[in-house]
Amino acid sequence: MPKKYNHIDRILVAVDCIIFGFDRTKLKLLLTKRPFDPEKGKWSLIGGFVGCNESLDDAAERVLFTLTGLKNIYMEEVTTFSEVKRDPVERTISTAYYALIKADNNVKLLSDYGAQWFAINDIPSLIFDHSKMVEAALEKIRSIARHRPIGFELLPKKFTIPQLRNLYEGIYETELDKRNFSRKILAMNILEKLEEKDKLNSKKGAYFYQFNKNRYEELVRNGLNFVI
Amino acid sequence: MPKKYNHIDRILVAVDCIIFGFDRTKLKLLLTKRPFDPEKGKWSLIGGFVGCNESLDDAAERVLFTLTGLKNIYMEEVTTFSEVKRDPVERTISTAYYALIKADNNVKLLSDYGAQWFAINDIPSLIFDHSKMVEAALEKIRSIARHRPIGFELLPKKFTIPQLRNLYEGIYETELDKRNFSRKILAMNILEKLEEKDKLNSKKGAYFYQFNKNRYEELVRNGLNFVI
DNA sequence: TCAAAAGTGTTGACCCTACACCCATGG
DNA sequence: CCATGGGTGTAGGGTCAACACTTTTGA
Repeated sequence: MPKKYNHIDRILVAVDCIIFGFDRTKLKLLLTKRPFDPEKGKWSLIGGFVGCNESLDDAAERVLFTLTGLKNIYMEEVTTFSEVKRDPVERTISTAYYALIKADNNVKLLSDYGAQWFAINDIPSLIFDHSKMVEAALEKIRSIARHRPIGFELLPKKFTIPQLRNLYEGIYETELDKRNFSRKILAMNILEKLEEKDKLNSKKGAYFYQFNKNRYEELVRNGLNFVI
Repeated sequence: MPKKYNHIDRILVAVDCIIFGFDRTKLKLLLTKRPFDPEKGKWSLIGGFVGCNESLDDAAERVLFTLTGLKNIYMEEVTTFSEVKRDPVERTISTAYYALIKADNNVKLLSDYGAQWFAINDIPSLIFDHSKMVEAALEKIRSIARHRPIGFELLPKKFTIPQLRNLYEGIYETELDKRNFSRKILAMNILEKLEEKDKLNSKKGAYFYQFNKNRYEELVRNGLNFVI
């Protein structure tokens, strides 16, 4: 496309990814060591610049893929950070995206970029305004997880009710009554009970369930209000 | 600041403002006629490019001020639109902001920029992806207005309960039971009843109230959950 | 005196919370 | 046989929705 808007500033545009994962009982965050100056070696979100021929969504997916090798991951925009001096090198605006990745995908992450998982209540100090981004992303998923079934994105396809409860307890850093929780979630009729049991976490074993997305969408059309 | 990130695309960055106002019973939107080609004369949100020395918030406030002459207006980011071809002239990303302005400020708007108010259920077709922006902004204020007292931003300082109810009815395009509504809002203890009555809209007259923001914030700290 | 909007209370249904015991199994 | 986590039911309180009549007053 030819340039036609004249005498107007053009600006560096970036995305940064807040990558959440869930490990048994804790919500975790994937951080990397910044590979170049300034602040080389400091903990940082993974990010990248947006090219002329990609949207922000495209760029976020590309950045996530570069670190994790994963595609088709649940990602959503959080907000854009645009303070003039947020990046000391050059004026850059950056849009934060959060990503939810399943525990059973975590395979070969830790090798590259010095990436490491941190529990959300134990996050080191981060470069630039990345701590603010993490705060904003946490606030966003906490707000959204109450009203939309995004929690399932953080679990393997087959999960147990206690696992799901642990997840929500991890997200909200609180405890939930197990009877009330399972009644509530099962009453929505969006989980399918499987024959199989998970015998890893208990001797009795807990039944596996899976999320029925089509069912959920149909129920939403009929006025279902997902609330945890 | 010196440029130090090399070989990276720099991009035009803009903001567009979705300006909401409330007129008796309807939620309205302020649109302008685009003053230059392409699409000159078509209905459009008011927008502007972001300069090197201002944040997106700064730019949005500047743009709003240019059209309305108003400052210190309630504005919030909606989301960023970044499809590669969304602006046919040159690749531009644009962050949408919504603004809530009080009816009694509307004075000298209509003179400039061919600006005109439209009821939200009667919006003409807009240039580029501006209709999507309006949709996203509406969704956002509907979602937020349930949990945060932003409605007051759209009303004069002194307002009556029936006016407030009309506002929420306008936002959600629905009808609300007046007994349940006033019980609910008054129970929160965030409104102060004034001596004065509004005699314009009825013969009996309705008492004016005003929003006590300090009170609200104190109650929130003590766990108040604002819900309409 | 009448039209038009303001204001006010009660009841039943439902939902949410709190709470404790038995079950199945591996070791 | 025992320790561990999984699974289930009920009762009481609170909240929400539905509903209709009286009041005020300007014209």
